Amino acid sequence: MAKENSEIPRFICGLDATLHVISGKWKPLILFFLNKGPTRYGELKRSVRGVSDKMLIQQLKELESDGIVQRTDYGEIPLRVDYSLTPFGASLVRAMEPLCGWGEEHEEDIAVAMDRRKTSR
Amino acid sequence: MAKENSEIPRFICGLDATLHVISGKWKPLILFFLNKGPTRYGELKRSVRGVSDKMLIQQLKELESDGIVQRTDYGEIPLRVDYSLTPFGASLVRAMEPLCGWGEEHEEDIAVAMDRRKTSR
DNA sequence: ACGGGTACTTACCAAAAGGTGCATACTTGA
DNA sequence: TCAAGTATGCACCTTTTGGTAAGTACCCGT
Repeated sequence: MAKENSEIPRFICGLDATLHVISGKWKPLILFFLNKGPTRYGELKRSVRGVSDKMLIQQLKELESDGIVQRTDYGEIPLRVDYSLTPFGASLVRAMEPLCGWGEEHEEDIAVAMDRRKTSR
Repeated sequence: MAKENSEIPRFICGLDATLHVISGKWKPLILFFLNKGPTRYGELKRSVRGVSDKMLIQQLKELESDGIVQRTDYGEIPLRVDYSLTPFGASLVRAMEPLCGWGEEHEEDIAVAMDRRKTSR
């Protein structure tokens, strides 16, 4: 339903709205790797270096709930579950692509900046 | 200096590198508003709804340290300080633009998804 | 009977991030 | 003398986010 006149907008801007979807230490990386195609849980965990089971599962659940990611359970033993992007999720990942490019292009500068942060503390 | 052969890469991918620069609840929004041109501190605080002085200053300092933002002190009383994007920062904000567009386009879906999250807790 | 594998759960804890409240510096005007 | 304005500092606190460790379900092979 449309917002009432006096209602505070729930997002500051479009960027704010997007950030609500992708906020979480691991979500952008999860999406980045899922962009390569449907992925087993274990394979995804190996790709997203450093993530714990607890957080991987939690953030996958949120992404699934948000309609960004789709979970496919093959009903086998041992368990085999694939995660993949929905079309909605794929559109989000396309919007994230320039960030990947920017990071690749400036990786050295960013590394230097991160070192500076450590030094100044 | 170049990474040694056995060194773990410090970023998982280009996206990871970028995220290190813009991580922080308020940074993306700070950058978004600075994209409109040099901005007084107080004006920036009013634009970024909800931020505290402590965090605004802290995240501006990090962005300045990272070479993303430039601080200009006019040496006047009352204090007048402008913050603006460096060329490096402007290139980052250009890479973020699709996220703004995506969020604007899907704002209703995102609002629904945020409500779903609340409900399921 | 037990261990293997995969995917996932849960209670508790730790760390990080963010916020509050009060303070500061400085000049000017009342 | 005090309050005003802007921008910023800081100690302490709260909240959020993330991690650890141990556990679960299920079938199969040893």
